[in-house]
Amino acid sequence: VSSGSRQDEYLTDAEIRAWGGCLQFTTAVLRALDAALLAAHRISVKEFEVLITLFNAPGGQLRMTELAERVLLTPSGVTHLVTRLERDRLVSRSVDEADRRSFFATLTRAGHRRLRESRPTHNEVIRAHLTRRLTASQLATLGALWEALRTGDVCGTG
Amino acid sequence: VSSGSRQDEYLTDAEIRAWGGCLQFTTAVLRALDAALLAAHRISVKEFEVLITLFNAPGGQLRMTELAERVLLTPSGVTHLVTRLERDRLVSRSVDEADRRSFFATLTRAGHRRLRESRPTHNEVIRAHLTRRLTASQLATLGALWEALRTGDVCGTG
DNA sequence: CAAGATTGATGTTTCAATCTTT
DNA sequence: AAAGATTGAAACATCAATCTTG
Repeated sequence: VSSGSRQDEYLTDAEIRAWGGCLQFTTAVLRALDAALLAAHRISVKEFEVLITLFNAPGGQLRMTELAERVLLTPSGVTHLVTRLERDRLVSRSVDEADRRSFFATLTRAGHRRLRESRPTHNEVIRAHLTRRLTASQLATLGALWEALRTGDVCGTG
Repeated sequence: VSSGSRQDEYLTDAEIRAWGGCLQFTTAVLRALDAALLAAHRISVKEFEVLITLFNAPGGQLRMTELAERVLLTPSGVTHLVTRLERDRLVSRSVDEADRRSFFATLTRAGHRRLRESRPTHNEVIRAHLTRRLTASQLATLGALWEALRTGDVCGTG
């Protein structure tokens, strides 16, 4: 039971800096996004993410499961969220006639409008927290690191 | 009202890669941490964060406000969380006699034990998701980027 | 029975209002 | 009045169980 090595017990300083920084930064940005979007456009980050994800999807619509994966929610989480968005008339549901088990979430005209209005607010927060604090090269490096983490590649810092 | 420039409307690809990757990675790791800690030690990530934060504090204790800042919760959020941890006997509360408005959260003996038990699980998830997927140099670069973001410095990619 | 989605209950976090101490 | 902390209510996400279609 007590076969703990020093490596099990303690993360290295490098690991702490990498993960701790990630957690702090992400949380701070999410809070700022939420506050800004809520104050200016009565919309949460998650709601914004749904709108923009649908906007970027072909035809402005996506199956619930697909949507859930892209906005990082569980199936039931996305059901509840879409229900709220439907209540606010920003999104509508419709059956997929090809496979009646599936439902599409579709961006309404009001949803398009709300997205257009809130997008500058969203982008400004990202720029204030990320873009303006890094050089173009650093920004690219950060993006490359996420790519490396996704694929599990081990390579230069390009 | 409609003075939106292209820059306001759309993030660049580099910005999307940097922020989107950050959000996805952080969410995935938090989910994995929560699942692993809950399954093996009946403790959530947030609870783990409180325990380790107290452990790293001088005397194993911290004022509620300080704790809230470090574990990224609002004051009331930390109050509720500490209440739960106190119910589970992992943490205890005590007044700061020097300033009776303040309360200390202190790691109990059981809290120390639970932390010791769960720490390897936590570290293993971090290593699986982060350390093993990057070179030492990439890991250091990532840490340096968070540091640059904190300070607002603009400099080389270190 | 499996896949897609939903439902209701549970647990957690936040906000606004409040209480106590300085 | 301000700082530290708490309270209760509301918002949100998750889980397990369920419903429907394939």
